[in-house]
Amino acid sequence: MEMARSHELVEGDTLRRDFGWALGVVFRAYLKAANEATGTLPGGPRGHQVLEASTRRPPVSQSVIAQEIGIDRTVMTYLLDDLEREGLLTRRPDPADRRSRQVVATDKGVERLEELRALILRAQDFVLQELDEVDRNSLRCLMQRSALRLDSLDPTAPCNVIQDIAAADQA
Amino acid sequence: MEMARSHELVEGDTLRRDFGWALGVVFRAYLKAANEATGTLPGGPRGHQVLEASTRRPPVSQSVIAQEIGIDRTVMTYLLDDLEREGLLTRRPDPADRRSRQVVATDKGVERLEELRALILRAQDFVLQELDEVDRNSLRCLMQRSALRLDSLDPTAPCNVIQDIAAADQA
DNA sequence: TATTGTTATACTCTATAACTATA
DNA sequence: TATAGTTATAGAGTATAACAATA
Repeated sequence: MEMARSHELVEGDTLRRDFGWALGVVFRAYLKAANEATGTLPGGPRGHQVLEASTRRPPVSQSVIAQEIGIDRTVMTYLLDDLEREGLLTRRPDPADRRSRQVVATDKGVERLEELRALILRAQDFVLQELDEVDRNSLRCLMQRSALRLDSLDPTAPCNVIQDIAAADQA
Repeated sequence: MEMARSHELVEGDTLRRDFGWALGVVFRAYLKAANEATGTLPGGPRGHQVLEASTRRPPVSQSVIAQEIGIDRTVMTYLLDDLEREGLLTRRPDPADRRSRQVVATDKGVERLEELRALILRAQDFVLQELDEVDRNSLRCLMQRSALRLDSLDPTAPCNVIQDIAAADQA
């Protein structure tokens, strides 16, 4: 029989004061809950995000979606194959650039997405169960603002964590 | 030449309104920045979290740390081997239970941890660069409260995302 | 020459199972 | 019988490189 961990911090508990730790715990809990929520959907939570992206107007390309949800374009190929096989979306050539293919949800895909959203919201409530409605909205808003900023950065650029330290030491 | 993504949401941009999407973006950005910050440390950000845990008093066991940072105990073995080989921590038998081993940071490990913390804070600043100091503290606090709650739950239990829906539909 | 999407391959990471020693 | 830690193996997931079509 193991003792349950306390919700409270104890003196010297530096791990659980770390933001990176909290982020990891919340992220893994979301993955677990969202995996339950998405059930048999190809790609699970990742498939849900692709479906969300495939309803955007004007339509976006495979590589844009891949970059936005943080996967490689080679992985996107297989994921779209699976979702297309289920009839949830289609790939169609971009009239403006024939190398590119636009990802568009089918009617069936939109229907499935409606159902998924209700379940995904449940998963989010599970993750944020500690917070009341006001705090949940604050957290969602702050996370979204942070994410939108990060999403707009050059994905190939380094974060300059080391460089900043060196510069700060010189000053 | 590709157009940079806007920080602003557009009509129908349902993906970037999703909390799961924001969580993923922030988490991946943290991993990227923390990887830069931890440099040659075995295990990278994960190694940092083990070091944080290995300063706790009273000392904790390998399996407790593994559960807390979300990795398998079999992975923990290799990670501790690497950190111990660098002289950053030691494993010693728990006098109260000779099956268990306590993980304790060495003086060298504590020193290294001090340096790491400054760099890790830079990584966190990178991730939260969009927010001012007040909002950063709000976000950190809300995330920590959520994480402490989730950390106290039974890790083998399901999230009951589906069950809750069925119950709600009946009501 | 650079980019999109595809495919095949190689690699890394993770999960599973088996084993020892303790409880 | 159950648990902590270790080890070896298998599987899943990911990254790399090469290719065809297009810009």
